[in-house]
Amino acid sequence: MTIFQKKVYQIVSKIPRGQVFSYGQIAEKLGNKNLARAVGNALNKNYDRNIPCHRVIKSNGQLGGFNRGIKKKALLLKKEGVRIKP
DNA sequence: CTAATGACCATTA
DNA sequence: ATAATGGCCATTA
Repeated sequence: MTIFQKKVYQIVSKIPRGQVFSYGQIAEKLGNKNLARAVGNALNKNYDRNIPCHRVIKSNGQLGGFNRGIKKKALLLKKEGVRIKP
């Protein structure tokens, strides 16, 4: 567990229900927009189910690679209002 | 230390 | 619309 991961973990776990953030947004919150890649990497390594990784999407609105079984959750999110590619 | 990888992003063709 | 390219960052080998 690294500092960067902790930050990502914190931010991602603070994502409100029905709200989604893109890696770029999280990276921006971290201070640098370019951290998007590292953010994804952190989540990948972290592999925590306590954090709603499914609420983290790409900047173009598409779901990321967190397709581990969150399909239903992703669908639920969609119902919430997370429209993909309007 | 260097090099390589990745759940990315924006630009360009 | 898709495909390819360059760029940045953190982690790992």
